[in-house]
Amino acid sequence: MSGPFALVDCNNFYASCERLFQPELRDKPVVVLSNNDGCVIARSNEAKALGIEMGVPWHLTRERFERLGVIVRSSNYTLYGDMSARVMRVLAAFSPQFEVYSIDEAFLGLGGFEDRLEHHARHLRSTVYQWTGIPVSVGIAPTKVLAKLANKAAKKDQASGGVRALMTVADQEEALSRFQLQDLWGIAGRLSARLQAVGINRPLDLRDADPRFIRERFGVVTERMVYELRGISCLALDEVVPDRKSIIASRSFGQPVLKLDHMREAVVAYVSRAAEKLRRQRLATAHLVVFIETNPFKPADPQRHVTCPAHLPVATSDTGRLAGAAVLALESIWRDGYRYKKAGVMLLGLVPAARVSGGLFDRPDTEASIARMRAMDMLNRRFGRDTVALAGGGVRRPWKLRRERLSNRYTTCWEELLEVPRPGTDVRV
DNA sequence: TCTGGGGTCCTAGGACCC
DNA sequence: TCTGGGGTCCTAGGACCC
Repeated sequence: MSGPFALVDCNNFYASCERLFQPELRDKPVVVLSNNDGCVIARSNEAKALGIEMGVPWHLTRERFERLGVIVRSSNYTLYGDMSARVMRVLAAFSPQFEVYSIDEAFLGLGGFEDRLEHHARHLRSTVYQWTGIPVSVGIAPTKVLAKLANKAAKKDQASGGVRALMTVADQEEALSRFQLQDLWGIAGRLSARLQAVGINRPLDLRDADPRFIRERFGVVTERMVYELRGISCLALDEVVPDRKSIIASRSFGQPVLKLDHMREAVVAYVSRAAEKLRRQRLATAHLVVFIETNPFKPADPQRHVTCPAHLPVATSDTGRLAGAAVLALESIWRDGYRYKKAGVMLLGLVPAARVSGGLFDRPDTEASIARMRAMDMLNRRFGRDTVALAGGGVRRPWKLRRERLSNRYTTCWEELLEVPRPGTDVRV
């Protein structure tokens, strides 16, 4: 984990992609909306200058946007994925140490370029723009956390020309003093509130805090932040792309879903999308979770938020088999009388498909896990879903569940199930 | 009626990221 | 009427086994 590192970040990535093929959008305020045109997920500089916030719901701001002459686009993820791949190919040529961090960001290891860091970065920047049309900013520093901050500084400061290096302690302190805690990579609202409660109000306070104290109170992740801010690298470049651990397909509905039939169709569609991703990555699974949710923005409506796991006897990437299991799971948790606003399917326990086709389980715990799930299914069938079998094969009664789960989002679900027990339910196992 | 300690697995939830 | 979708890591705690 030797620095220095560069963080290359595409400017306003989705908005920049939209502009590429519609030059008339140049120099205009442009925003890109999420699925269902729900809320703003990207803004051009001109749109930012108009004070348009990230994440604002479009239906609340539509009139204002029209008044301001803001150009609005629905999102086109295929285009963004394609442009991302092009940018990454160019970046990879600028360093042998290279990590794709997100759709629009990459870390580069710049060991060996110490004598010409900024020059190299400016060359990179102009090359990416020339070959792809996407403007990028580059932050350079001895650690990843500082490189992220350097990147922010490059974007904020017009005079930087899109490149900022924080290689000296003096430069680091100058930059750190200009930002807030929440501007640091890995620190958001909750953590910064807790840090401020113990007197750590600014990035420099965190850098100078006692690492042991931080570890005790805030965990190992925040402790690493302290070292990273001091220029001691704790976060290595992840050059090997690790295997996926889960795959999600989910959507919010434009209109609430009231009927099981409609929900079934939606769930099958999600499984189909998720299974496609699964096959593309040559993976398979025997374990999935279905979830359905009501609209949390309408607290006056009855709320329900339920998940249900489903297990197959062998890992597969076959849409039909996965969909069959998912639909059974859905039916077991379905209740009429709610306005469901969101649903989805999560595939877990992913294993390499090749080994599955040979009839082998990749994970030694898979068989035991399936045996437990079978027992749980049996219990659920016999006693209704009020009885829940947990890891290790134990069985708990719902009153216990209820007592333990006050204060989290599943409370409602379980309490409702308790209030309206199914006929024949017997929880005295 | 009282009643151990250590290890492991699993689930759920919190917090964060883009 | 209308508020994204897709991920990761860490931790706490229950339950099992020996």
